[in-house]
Amino acid sequence: MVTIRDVAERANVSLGTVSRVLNGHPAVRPVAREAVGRAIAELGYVPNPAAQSLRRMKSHALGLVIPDLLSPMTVTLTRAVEDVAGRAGYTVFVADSRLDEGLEASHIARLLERRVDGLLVSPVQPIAAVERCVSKMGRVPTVLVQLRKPVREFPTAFVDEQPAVYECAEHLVSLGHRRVAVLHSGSRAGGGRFRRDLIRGALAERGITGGGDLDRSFAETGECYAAAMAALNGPERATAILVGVHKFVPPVLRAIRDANLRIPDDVSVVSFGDSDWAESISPPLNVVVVDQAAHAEGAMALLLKAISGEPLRERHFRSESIYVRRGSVGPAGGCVND
Amino acid sequence: MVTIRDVAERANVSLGTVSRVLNGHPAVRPVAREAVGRAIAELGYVPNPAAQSLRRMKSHALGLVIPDLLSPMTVTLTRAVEDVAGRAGYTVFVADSRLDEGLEASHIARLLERRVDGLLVSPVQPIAAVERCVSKMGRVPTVLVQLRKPVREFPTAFVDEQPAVYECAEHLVSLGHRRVAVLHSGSRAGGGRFRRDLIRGALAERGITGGGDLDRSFAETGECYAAAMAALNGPERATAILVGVHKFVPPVLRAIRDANLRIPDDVSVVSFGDSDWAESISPPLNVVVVDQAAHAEGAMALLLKAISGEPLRERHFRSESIYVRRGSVGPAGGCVND
DNA sequence: CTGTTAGCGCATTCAT
DNA sequence: ATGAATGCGCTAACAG
Repeated sequence: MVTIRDVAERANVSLGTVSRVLNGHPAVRPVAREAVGRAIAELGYVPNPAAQSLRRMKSHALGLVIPDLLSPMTVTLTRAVEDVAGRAGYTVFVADSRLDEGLEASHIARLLERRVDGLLVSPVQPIAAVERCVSKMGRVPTVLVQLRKPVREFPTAFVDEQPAVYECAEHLVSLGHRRVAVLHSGSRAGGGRFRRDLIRGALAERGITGGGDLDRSFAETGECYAAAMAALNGPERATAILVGVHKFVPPVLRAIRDANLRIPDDVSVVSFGDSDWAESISPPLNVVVVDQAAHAEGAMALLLKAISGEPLRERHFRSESIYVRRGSVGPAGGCVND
Repeated sequence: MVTIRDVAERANVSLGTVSRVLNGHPAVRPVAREAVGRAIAELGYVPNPAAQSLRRMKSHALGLVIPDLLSPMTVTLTRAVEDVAGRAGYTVFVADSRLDEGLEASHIARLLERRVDGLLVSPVQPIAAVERCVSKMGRVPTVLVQLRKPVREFPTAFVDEQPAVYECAEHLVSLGHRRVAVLHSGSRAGGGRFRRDLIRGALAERGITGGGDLDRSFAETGECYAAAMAALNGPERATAILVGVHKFVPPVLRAIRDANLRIPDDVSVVSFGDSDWAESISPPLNVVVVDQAAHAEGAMALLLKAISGEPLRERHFRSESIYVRRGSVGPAGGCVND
């Protein structure tokens, strides 16, 4: 292993000088700087990050805790975070909680032990629980992402879905839909009850009462399939289904297929979140989406500022989602029960 | 920050003793061991990984370089790797090359600079290029994964697709398919030409010559759509399409839709790789898949052994893929050109 | 069995 | 502008 010391000898300078050029310290004679540069190149010297971390008391690593790597939106977010972090000289540990609160907690603990300089969490647990995890070892700078609204305890990047949801509700109502099912996540990730309430509110303002049997939460694929089936059967079946978590669209499609129904003739479908699949199947799905890259950049800006110790002028970063019309929403006419 | 020294004082033992209990050294009096344990708990001591790394000259981190996080198979692999690695006391840096050779190279370089103890690479670059990257800084233990066949330069985990491909070919031929299009990745990841040749071989043994216009490679969504369109048009259009990369199934579906064709009446489809979507759309897709978790475990076993310095008795780990029949393959009768 | 000691590679302070 | 010296937190070798 070639160390800073080897470089120093090769360049006929002291160890301190090498360190200085490495860290861009101005007070170094150009001649020396150049000699060091040459020595580094010739020896193929690479700084030892463990030694740097130990000395600087900084790991130059960040932690990103996301709810589910199988969600394409999450992947987009992850990539954007890595890009921004990389440009700022950080590497990032990605931890996938798989929608499991306990796993999320243990991931946060592990990242804290690894002494990450900052944490980005898209929480599955209640905020208070996240707070407890993060505080366990003296509160590292932390930003919560993918929330639906800002919270008091942390700086956050949140997505305001109200405009998109209102537009979507308007669209459905104008096409005659009266019985709209809302299938939402049982976990906090993906909006959960908050998102359901937002949708219900938008619908209610347009005279659609609902909820009750039509609203169902679920935690995994099988439950989601059952929930969709339930909404699709019975005397007063739904004419439209809003799926609150993109990865659970497939079981909903399966339920519709198994119920011998067709999109959008018999039932309309809107997904929260998007993917190539949603855009490519027949018919392509209407979706409510947010620009995850912009979201990630906003969050990273907050985090980097927090790490640098600057007080945050704006504690929260707001994005807005949009409603994209494709081919999965049609008139409610197909339903004979109306 | 509470250090080993604080623990030592609190437990009235020396620094060395604390270190010993921490590392499970046997020669420690039970009384001392217990006192140290108590002190650790009371102080909430957590070892500093940077200091450990520096001293041990081991980072206890692994690097996993994968071609595309948007592929569900890759995510499954990633999760399995993290599980096994975690149990062995390693954390893993996941780097997504996004099917880009240059990005893969720079990721490998970054991981090497981070001084990972081992590397798992699902290569997009030619093997020789990977070899060059990895050798740049004195060859860290490296295992190549998701290959189609073992290579000389590295220990590998590979997937033998021959049995599944032969079964699939048999299925298609028995249903009267004569014009089969093979859409494969232009990059090495996902099989590329190797997979195409395997398929062509299987088909040829059953008397189906082909290739030529019917075989097309692509690097991104738009190209794949065009390739599918081309196969679907013309006087002698394909009656079956094999899609070599799962994430590129959506554009193929779009092309089929845009060509006003139906699956499986007009055209049969088989995908390499699987997902909830493939299983849930109408009709559900036939697929060729491999158990990624088992694959990952095999690869990790090789890597951990290599890291420990043991000579590898078996340098390669073999998995076998299977052909899953669902609803996307039917008789070739729908094609009037036959 | 346990205390003491010597670095691991580097950034930084203090002289010069 | 630069060399020398110090110590970050920890492990391992050595001497008791």
